Amino acid sequence: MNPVENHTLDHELGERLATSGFRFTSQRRCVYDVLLQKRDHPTAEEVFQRAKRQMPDISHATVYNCLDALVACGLVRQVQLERGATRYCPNMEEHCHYYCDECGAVFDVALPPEATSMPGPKGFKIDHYEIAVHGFCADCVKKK
Amino acid sequence: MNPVENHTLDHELGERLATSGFRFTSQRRCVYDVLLQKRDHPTAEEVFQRAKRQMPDISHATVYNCLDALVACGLVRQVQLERGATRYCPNMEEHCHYYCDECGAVFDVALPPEATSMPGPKGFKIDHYEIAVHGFCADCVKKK
DNA sequence: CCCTTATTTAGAATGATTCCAATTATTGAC
DNA sequence: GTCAATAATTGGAATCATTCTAAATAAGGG
Repeated sequence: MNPVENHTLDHELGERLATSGFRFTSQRRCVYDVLLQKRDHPTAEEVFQRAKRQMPDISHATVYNCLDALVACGLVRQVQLERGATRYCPNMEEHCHYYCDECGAVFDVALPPEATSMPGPKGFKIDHYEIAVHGFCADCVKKK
Repeated sequence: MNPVENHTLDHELGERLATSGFRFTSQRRCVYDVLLQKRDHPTAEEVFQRAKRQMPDISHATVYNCLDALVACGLVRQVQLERGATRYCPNMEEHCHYYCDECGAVFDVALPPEATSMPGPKGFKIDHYEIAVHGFCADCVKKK
């Protein structure tokens, strides 16, 4: 990533954080960078491990704090796919997750707009959809 | 519930367990009963508390074992709505969960068949869908 | 009724997340 | 730029959720 892009990203990240009442910190930039660099839906622990490579003193609690801030300001989504650790996803476009119950692989698939148009409980104010499709990926189907 | 219904349910539960290679036990019946009695998407801990009222010696590990067996034989669904404890749902019809991020209430809503018809990754074998709609329930909208 | 083997049990162990109190860093006002 | 106010970070302890373990018990087929 070149310096100009970097600077632009920092600026946008700062704005997003600020409008939700959060401060811009180097840790939050680092955590957001980690998520953008490898979009494989890492757990908080995995984010922590990767962030430590760039920022050796970052702590566990800070990673959770940063992830929560990024979720709260709409830059990152929390993804719950199985019992156990939550995963994080910086793709904010409408999409669903195909999840391989065998190997744990996750595939983002764009959502057709009509997929999210069911009538809900009366008065319910929708914030967002979380659509997970469970099954077996092509590789794991072959192996059986 | 009258004895005849009870007996029928036991029989069906036994068959379902057997066809997946599980044995019928009083603990599994108890856990399944608990889920059927109050369909509020309890966590494993809540199931444990309720099951203990009917079966004081049932253990934590057994509740997890029973829930896993019921999920494996297709009588119960696991539902992941937020960071933290997994919830359990005995409604096996195609439906999605409207989840109030404020108060934690969960509403089952039947799915129109066209909602689950998106093209997925090549070769992916779909097992089932988990659709969660996050937002605020009518009550919580009013309170603000 | 006996045998085999799955299941249950209590408690320890692990994993994921949150809490805490002290320190540090960011931001806005001057 | 300096200062004060306060949000964020830190490391570690604490808590919550789940899994593991080894011994005791119970199902189900023959």
